[in-house]
Amino acid sequence: MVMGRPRSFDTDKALDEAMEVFWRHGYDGASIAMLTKAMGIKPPSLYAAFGSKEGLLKAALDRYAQRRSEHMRFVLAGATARDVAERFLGSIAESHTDPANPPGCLLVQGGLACGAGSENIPFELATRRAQTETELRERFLQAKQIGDLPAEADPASLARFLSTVASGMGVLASSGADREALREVARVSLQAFTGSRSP
Amino acid sequence: MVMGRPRSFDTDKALDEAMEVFWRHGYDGASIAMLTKAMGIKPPSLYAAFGSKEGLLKAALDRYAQRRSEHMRFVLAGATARDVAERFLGSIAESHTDPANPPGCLLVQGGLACGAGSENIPFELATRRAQTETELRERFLQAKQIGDLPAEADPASLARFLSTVASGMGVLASSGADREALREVARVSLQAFTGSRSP
DNA sequence: TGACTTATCTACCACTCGATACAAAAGTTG
DNA sequence: CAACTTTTGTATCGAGTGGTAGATAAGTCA
Repeated sequence: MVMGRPRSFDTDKALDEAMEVFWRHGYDGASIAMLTKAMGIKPPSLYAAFGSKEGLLKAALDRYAQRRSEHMRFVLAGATARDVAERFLGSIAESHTDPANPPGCLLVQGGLACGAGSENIPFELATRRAQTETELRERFLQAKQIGDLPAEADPASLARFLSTVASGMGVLASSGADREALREVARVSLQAFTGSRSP
Repeated sequence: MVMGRPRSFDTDKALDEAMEVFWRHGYDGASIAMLTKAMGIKPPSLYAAFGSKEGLLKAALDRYAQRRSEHMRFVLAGATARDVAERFLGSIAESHTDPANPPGCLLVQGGLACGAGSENIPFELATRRAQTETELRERFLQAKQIGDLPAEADPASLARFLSTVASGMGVLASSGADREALREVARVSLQAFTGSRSP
């Protein structure tokens, strides 16, 4: 079999650049011109590799999920439900204010509302946000069965609460809030788990 | 003085339609064609009345703030800090799932990230979101002085927490969550105030 | 080397974007 | 009525949109 001319750019490297553009400008706000410039390639190369603008976003989202899955492995390894919650919100506070990335969360910044022809983008992002909530819910369900969470606790509610706070922290970070501000939000949020007031 | 030809459309009515378009599609996703069609006017009328697309958004945001100010008056009139928090999150759960409007919050949906030429839109929305947080903070400061909140409580943190949860609820609602889901998030969030676990 | 396959580049497609020039229309004021 | 002022609709502006056709370059395999 013949191989043909090899690709002259690093797909993952290009995806990282595209991810940053989507992150900073949203799906609608990211033009092909911006993306190709950041990726260091021309439009035909982009379309040959990713099919369409939407295909490029999905590839970038896959890469984003891959990154975050490492964090989530650490989060879900917390000893108790309270530990898991603390690790989760802590990692969100860190990652959403990581100077190596645009502020906030790609799954929120990417586009909650889009224009004509991009109607399925918000759904795509929502589906991926829901993934994290599911992981937390299953972890809390397990904690409840073990007895780590009281019988009256609702794993689904707790997971949705944490996921919602994480989205809110994404919005907060996108407007320039610093890491300490997000940490404070995390601290207050954790009182829903501890049942004690802040010191 | 001469009056000239009178405007043939109702400005507030047109603003309500424009608000809905911005709400549903975001600033970048809302085209002039979509806006003028929804408003029932032609581009020259839009530009004569509002100056620019950004001017139209600001006018719509003013009208949005006007609507919400009534809710906030009720919220801030709560007897205790806990009452205020409960009223706040409750009103958010209602308004963000009001079938009369697009789901979520205009100040979040409107645009967290925008394209070239719209860089100041996210800042504009963030400024208006911060307004609500300030109102809550001042109300909690007052509660602390009265002794309604303990001396160790941090009004700024509590206000930021509630504001963040509200933004998160906006994201949640935008992805199709129903009113009951938002109410549950509110219920869990309130435990940060009560210091008791959920039943 | 030369056939074959794939990637890349230049140039461009039809279309939509936000915004406007211009003239006709509709009202007030003398 | 006529003079004046502002709004309205048509028609369009230049720039930018996502996406692609066709030629050329760069590699592998015989």
